[in-house]
Amino acid sequence: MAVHSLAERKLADQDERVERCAHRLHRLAKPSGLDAFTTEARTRQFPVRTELLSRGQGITAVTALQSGWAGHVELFPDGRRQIVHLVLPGEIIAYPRPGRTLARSTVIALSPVQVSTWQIDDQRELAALQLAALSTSDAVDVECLSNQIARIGRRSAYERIAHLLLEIRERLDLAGLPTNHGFAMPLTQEVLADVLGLTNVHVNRTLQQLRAEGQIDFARGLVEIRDAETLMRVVDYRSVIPNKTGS
Amino acid sequence: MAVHSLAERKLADQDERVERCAHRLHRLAKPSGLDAFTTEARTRQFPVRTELLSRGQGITAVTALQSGWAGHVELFPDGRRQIVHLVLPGEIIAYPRPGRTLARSTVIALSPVQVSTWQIDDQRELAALQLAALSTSDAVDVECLSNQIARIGRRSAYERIAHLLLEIRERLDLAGLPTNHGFAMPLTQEVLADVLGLTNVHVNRTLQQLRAEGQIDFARGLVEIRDAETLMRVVDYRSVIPNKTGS
DNA sequence: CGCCGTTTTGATAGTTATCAAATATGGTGG
DNA sequence: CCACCATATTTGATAACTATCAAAACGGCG
Repeated sequence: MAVHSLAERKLADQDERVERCAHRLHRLAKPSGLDAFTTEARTRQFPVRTELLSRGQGITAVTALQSGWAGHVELFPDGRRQIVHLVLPGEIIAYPRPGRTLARSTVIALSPVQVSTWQIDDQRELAALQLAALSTSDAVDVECLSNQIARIGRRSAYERIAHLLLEIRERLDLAGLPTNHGFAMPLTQEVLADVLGLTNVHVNRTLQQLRAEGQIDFARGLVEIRDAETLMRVVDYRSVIPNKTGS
Repeated sequence: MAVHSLAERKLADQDERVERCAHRLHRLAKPSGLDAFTTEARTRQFPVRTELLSRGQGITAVTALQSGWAGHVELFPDGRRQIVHLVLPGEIIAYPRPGRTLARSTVIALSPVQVSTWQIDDQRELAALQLAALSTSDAVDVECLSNQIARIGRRSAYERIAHLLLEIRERLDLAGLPTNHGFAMPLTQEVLADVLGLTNVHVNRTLQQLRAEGQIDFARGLVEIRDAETLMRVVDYRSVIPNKTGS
């Protein structure tokens, strides 16, 4: 129970911080001289498993994740599913692009979430915003997708998990959330499995191995990577941040 | 030998067609009112295995693949490699983006290639171009990456191969190359394996199975999908073309 | 004809999935 | 505060899939 409330506090802490630095969108917009961008945001809450965006649905607003975790998911007719891309607090879920206003994938809440939307009607403003904040978001996304492919395609279960945790850590960092003393990860092992292309059983066993080896500390939604530098070397992790080739 | 020259002819045919419809860049630019875009292209040839772009290298020009196949590749210290993204004739290899001028990944020629570059110095022209042609290219890329993740993450070797072939077929189609009676695919089974996250041996065996079942006809660099519609249903294939939710 | 890279085959090992059940956990209402 | 529920984690036994290693067959090319 003590441990549990720690995770809770950690999560709340994260939320607060994302809140505090206004929003990632603003953080990114500012250095690009987009201070003028002040459209009012609308923020709503959704419980876990809510479909935040449906494939084929029209996208009319810039949509970002204030708190909680979400994921772009691919569903197979036979029940298999692959979480193609995780969306972390402070990251963009989707935004309208010229010529592609329909959502290409379904996004679901992997934990209770808070979603903000900005209705931007002025096309010029949207274009400016895209060039500034959103294109960076795109870049990180593409980087994450590439990472994900190399991870699933050529890494062992052990490496996949370690590598993913390192990436999550870096992305939370990027959003301004502190990760030095562990971070909250509100994903079940089953969800983790759907991200990594493994089964929940195998994720469980591999996680145990990582724990046994002292690489990570993972329980009750709290993750701590013992020696990130070393682990990064072990699984050949490269930064996902644009214009950083990653050592 | 007769069969061989057929593949050769097929490839040549493809090249000619890409050439003929000017270039994909122009094809995409035109409907967007970018006819004015007439910067001179510089085209060069490279043998197979050439590194067309190196991670960390500066990107100064819009670079596209005129003919031949290339791939974004991720190399592991221990020799493993993953081809993250295939680049087909008529597709964009890379282009300079505001704030991200360094190549995030290495691109190599998977067959002899012809590469065109457009040096675009006017920032405004580049921005317009991006909004028009390049953003579509980006959209398809992201779609392909997502496809690739679901493919590698949750599909069997059999499904992966079939699914990839269907995607390649669609992308060649998109570039204006005819695929009704098969298409040339200048990839060795080993390269295919590095795309699909499998071993060359397993690719070989699975390919044999697909042939035995009459699903595909694959030999000497020529691929023919017998009944694409059916196969698409079997492996749950969805279009990678923007604003087409794919049934 | 002989060389070299690619495809194919065989035998075997290793990793990951599957299925089923037991245990633990957090939340809830009495 | 406890019993109970639903969900999540863990364990065990076994099967399936894919990798590994080595060698043979094939095909194009000089």
